[in-house]
Amino acid sequence: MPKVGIRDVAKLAGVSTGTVSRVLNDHPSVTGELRVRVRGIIEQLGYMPDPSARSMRGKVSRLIGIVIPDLTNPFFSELVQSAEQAAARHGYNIIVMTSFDQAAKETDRIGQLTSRKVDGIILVPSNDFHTLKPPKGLPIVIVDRLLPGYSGIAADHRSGVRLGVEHLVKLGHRRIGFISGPKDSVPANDRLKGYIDAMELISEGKQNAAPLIAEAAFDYESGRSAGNYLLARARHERPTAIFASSDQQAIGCMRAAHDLGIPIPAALSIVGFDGIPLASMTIPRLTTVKQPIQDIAAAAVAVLLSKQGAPELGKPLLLPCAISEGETTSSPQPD
Amino acid sequence: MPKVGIRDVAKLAGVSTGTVSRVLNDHPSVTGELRVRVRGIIEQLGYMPDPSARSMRGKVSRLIGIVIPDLTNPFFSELVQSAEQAAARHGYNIIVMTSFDQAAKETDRIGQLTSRKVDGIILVPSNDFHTLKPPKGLPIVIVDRLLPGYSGIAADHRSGVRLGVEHLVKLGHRRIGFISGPKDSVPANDRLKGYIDAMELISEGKQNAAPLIAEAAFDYESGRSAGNYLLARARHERPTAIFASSDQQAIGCMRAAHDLGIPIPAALSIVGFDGIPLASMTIPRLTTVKQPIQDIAAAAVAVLLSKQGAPELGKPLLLPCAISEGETTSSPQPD
DNA sequence: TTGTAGGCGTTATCAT
DNA sequence: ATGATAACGCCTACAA
Repeated sequence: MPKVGIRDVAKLAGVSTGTVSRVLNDHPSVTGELRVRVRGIIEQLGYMPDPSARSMRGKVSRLIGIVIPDLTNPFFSELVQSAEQAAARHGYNIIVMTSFDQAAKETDRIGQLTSRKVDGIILVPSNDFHTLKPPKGLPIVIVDRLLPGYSGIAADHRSGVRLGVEHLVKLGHRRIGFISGPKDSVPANDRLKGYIDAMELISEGKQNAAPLIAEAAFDYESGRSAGNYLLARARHERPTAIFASSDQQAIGCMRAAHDLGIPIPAALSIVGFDGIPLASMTIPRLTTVKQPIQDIAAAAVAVLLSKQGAPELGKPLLLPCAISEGETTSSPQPD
Repeated sequence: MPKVGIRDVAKLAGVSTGTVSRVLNDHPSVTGELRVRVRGIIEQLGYMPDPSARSMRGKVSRLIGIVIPDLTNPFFSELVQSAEQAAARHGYNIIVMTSFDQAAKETDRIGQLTSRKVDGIILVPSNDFHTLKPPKGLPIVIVDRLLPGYSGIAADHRSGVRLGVEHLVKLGHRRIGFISGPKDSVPANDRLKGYIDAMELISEGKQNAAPLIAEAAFDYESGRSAGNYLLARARHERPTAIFASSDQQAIGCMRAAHDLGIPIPAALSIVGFDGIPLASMTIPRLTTVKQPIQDIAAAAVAVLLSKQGAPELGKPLLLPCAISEGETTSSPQPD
């Protein structure tokens, strides 16, 4: 069974290969009737254009490259999965590559993708120090870890956190603790700003709302010790609610509270950030601020395919987070 | 800056494009000195062969497709990541696709990969009922969820579980409970067999070793109720150790024990299965049987690139699991 | 609107 | 051992 090519379609349809090609590419100048007939033949023969030949002749490969630091990170794997879906909707496929947070690998990967003639690259830059050398003429969009000088798309961490803290405020909380991320991390600082924003809003209302901040890494264990720190004080000074900068921190903090005999949410409300799958598996289920990963991925793909204008250089596209209500939040007990 | 092609290299080196091509492909019939010189020019010009042109002319695309049910499953994302690394070592790249456990999507994805001229496909079949239509002439290797009639590679669940149970036996445990997976799952049954294997070994030693089995889904919550079921009996009848068929079950079971006031590992040892990252984040860290994901991925890639013979049809390649010792196991307390 | 033909960058075949 | 050249499958001027 010799592979069916564009010529076979043309022959069977009694037209030229050019016409078939034009039908394939939705070129406007093909008669309606003819177009339908050719489509029929294509279907009937099960013809599929050869992507290699296409990308050699034309400019497009219908391939998008995505380079991330670590696929085992749930955030990134969901990002890749969402990108794959979004790309598939446009007839594109995805090549994934992992940089393991090494700038050298990252550069190499980008080179490979360039020579593969991908139509665009979605990049989550490594944390390594590096100067990103932009492949000329190849659209690239930076995601999550924004870089100055590039089109960027990310969650709006700052207002996301504000959203979460305000949720606690609405429930009646005033002494709200905050577990921050590492202070050299850009997203961590954005999240901190969101907390401060929200707390300032309360203080203007003349309520007692001194910030109560513990700095920590994003992981579980750090969240646990930060939680211990925030909760190790007399009951009427202790926060009635804690906002954690990551779900892992939040879960660690739940553990700390549990070990201290503080019931959740009766005596302590907790809100996390990220919306990882694990958040809905804790007992009780964690209330968290969910990052719009699917939206981020879809926007990135849309930008690359020019379905959507790229964000301006200095002004990244920030997508809104949303609260996912679990069972770790309630109104505070009276003092 | 017009892109540098094979012709530019040839011109500068004063040879024909044919010769350059032969150098690129390590064709034996090129003089040593010439080969070196051409290599130099290639380096100097930063020439990179165009993969599209290559795959159009030749038979290979240096592309491998991988189709999995769900990338947010940690097992699969690690699998993909490992495959990417293994492929990169051979100069190959990976196209990922998600089937969402739908046979129709799976078929479609395989079709796309075929027309992309990938050199091989790694497939974790969907659980949907389906007849896999093998793309003729395109190497395909089934991973994890073995399918009759195809070359398959997976972890050796059965002896992996036996390993874990025997570990408990060596510590002195005899009343060892088992949380099984869903009974219509092939891997679940393999794991159950491993448990029975190990328990039969003990009974021959004339010890009390009646099997103590709870059936459950693979998830956290199911593990918790299965744990409750196994532990809801008088102390001298209660198992001193429990082997869970998944880490998620194991973690659920830890929770159940904790809620019942049974200290781990003092009064109860627990062993999980899978080796997901979360396993090392629990308190205490979970002892688990780790699947050799990297080995599986590497073997799959090697088979596709014919670096390694494909496993025979009826006889899948089973790779050994290994114990990852955490802090949830110890010798049992005297009754 | 449709057909014709050249060429994309590479590899393989056939000469030399 | 090396050089010249056709062919891979498709798209797109250009011609009709």
